[in-house]
Amino acid sequence: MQELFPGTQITIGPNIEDGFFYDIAPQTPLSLEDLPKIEARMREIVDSDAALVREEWARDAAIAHFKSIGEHYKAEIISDLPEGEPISVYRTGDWLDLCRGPHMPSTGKVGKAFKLLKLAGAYWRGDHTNAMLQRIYGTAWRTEEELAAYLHRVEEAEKRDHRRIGKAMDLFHIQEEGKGMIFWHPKGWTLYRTMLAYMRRRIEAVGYVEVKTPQILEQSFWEKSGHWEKFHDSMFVCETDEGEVMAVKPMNCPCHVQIFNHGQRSYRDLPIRMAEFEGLHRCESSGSTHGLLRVRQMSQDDAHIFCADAQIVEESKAFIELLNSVYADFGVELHSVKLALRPDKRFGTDAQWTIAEDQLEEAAHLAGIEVERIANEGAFYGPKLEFHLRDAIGRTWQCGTLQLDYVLPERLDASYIAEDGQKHRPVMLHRAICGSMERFIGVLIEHFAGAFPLWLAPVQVTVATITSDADAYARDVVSQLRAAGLRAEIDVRNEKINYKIREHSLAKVPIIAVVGRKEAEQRTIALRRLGGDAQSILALDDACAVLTKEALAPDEARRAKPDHPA
RNA sequence: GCCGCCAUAGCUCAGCUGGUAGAGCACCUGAUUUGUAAUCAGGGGGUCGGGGGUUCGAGUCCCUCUGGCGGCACCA
Repeated sequence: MQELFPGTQITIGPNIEDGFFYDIAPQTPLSLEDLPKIEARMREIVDSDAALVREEWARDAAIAHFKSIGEHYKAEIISDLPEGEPISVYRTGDWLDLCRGPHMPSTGKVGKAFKLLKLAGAYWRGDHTNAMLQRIYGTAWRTEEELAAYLHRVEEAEKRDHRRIGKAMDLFHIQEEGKGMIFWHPKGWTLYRTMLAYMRRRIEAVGYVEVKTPQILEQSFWEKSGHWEKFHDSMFVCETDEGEVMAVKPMNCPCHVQIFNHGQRSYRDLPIRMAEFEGLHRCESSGSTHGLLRVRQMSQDDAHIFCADAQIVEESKAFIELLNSVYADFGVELHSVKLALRPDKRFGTDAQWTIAEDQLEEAAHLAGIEVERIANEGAFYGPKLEFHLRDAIGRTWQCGTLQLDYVLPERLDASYIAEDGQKHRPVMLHRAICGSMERFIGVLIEHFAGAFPLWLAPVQVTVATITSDADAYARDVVSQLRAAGLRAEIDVRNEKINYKIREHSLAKVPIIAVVGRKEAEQRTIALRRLGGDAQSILALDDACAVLTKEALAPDEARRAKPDHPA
């Protein structure tokens, strides 16, 4: 780098999953065209098989050396190394690099199965108040074959991108005037509604109640809740002609406290599990929106559990079990669970935070879940358990969440009358399983690559005719399938059956029902399932019964079995 | 918000060093009535993301705005 682009400072360059990156500070910004030049020079260095020699330097000498050659970032790293830490410097020819090591004995050992992939910006030490460096991402493998296989994997994963599939399957779109705002098309909205219906059944079955609260409330309301102070940047604010300043709700929690506070609550009422699926708006920064996975307008499968201290662990455990069951029904696998600890910007006392963090961890343990503690990531009102899922290219996204909150009930003066006849504060558990429905659907689209299981598929059956002689019968078939509760469509276009099969297969319709003269005469249909080329011929009535049963959501299927109550 | 890249027909994309837009699919029309992953022929369709500039001339060069992509920061 420093030979090709004199004056470039180098900073850190760790290995990451499937490769590495290097953060550098060039004199003039690099562009994509520079990567091949760098790669070519890398290959020369590998060919030269130069020795990499470890040396230990004294702290002052190392700092002085790197400062003298203009490597201020390296000097800063050394200054911040703890006292007593050995300072290792690797020598390659007359080039010196600060690195903890270990290194291979010589550059030839690296091999040539590597590729520089992309340029990105990255703040020095991850702090946006620092200078922005340029980050070069690359991948490296033992053999050319492994490299090719990796590149192929990435290419395949990109085909599962929910934005690409969403367009191809006509599920949704986003347009310039509504950055981060989803226009759900009929098929996408069908999927959405199907998932909402499922979530409603699951929570109603375990004692939740559902409410609906206002979208826009006055500034004073958000001041009371604390959102105006801690969350103002992310709220959409508007003003009426009469001068009232209003903000669109970014969360339901303060609204739910209003319902809780309406009238007097008894300990006998607790826990109250209050759910809401209304839309939320968050003014996310311009660089952060991302298809369905990070939006500015969404709905959450949101609920707040108001309970007494003694109920926290039990409620938390029950929630985690529900979440596991829901994820299993959707066929997705948890990537990781994180316990996000107190952030700098927070309300509440340290004592409250400590109790809250410990309780969440205990509940996770009881539910048999390993958590990874991450500092400084909690919500301003409480710590949270974050349930992360992976997208097609391996990025992880927080979907489910469980947050323990002592702060909001206090700020908004929520109380109940306990056994002792005194007012007590309830605790709030903020919880969501899908998180944002938009995000969860995005993850699901990538997970299934658009080929949804029957119960989720926006179109479950397409009835395709072979000749126009079968049109009338095909209409009967569709009516009957629809009457049986199936999402069926008809294709009577003047096209060959091959054409129709191909098109509906590419559209990921799980079942194609082919009808020709024979079927019309015998009142049968020939079913062809996505991914197979076998067909089964069934009487129309039988087919309706079979498919209806097959299309049950997992929870409905469990309930339908007499010996297995849901 | 920051760094790099990108924006051409409904979709996917081509258009070399500036000479005034092209393919496939889709759509429409006609023919074909078809048995399990693309029937044939014809036709319509683009102020080349917006604005400004350089030039005799800009899809192509420059500036700027908007949006997208990959990261970083942020993420209740």
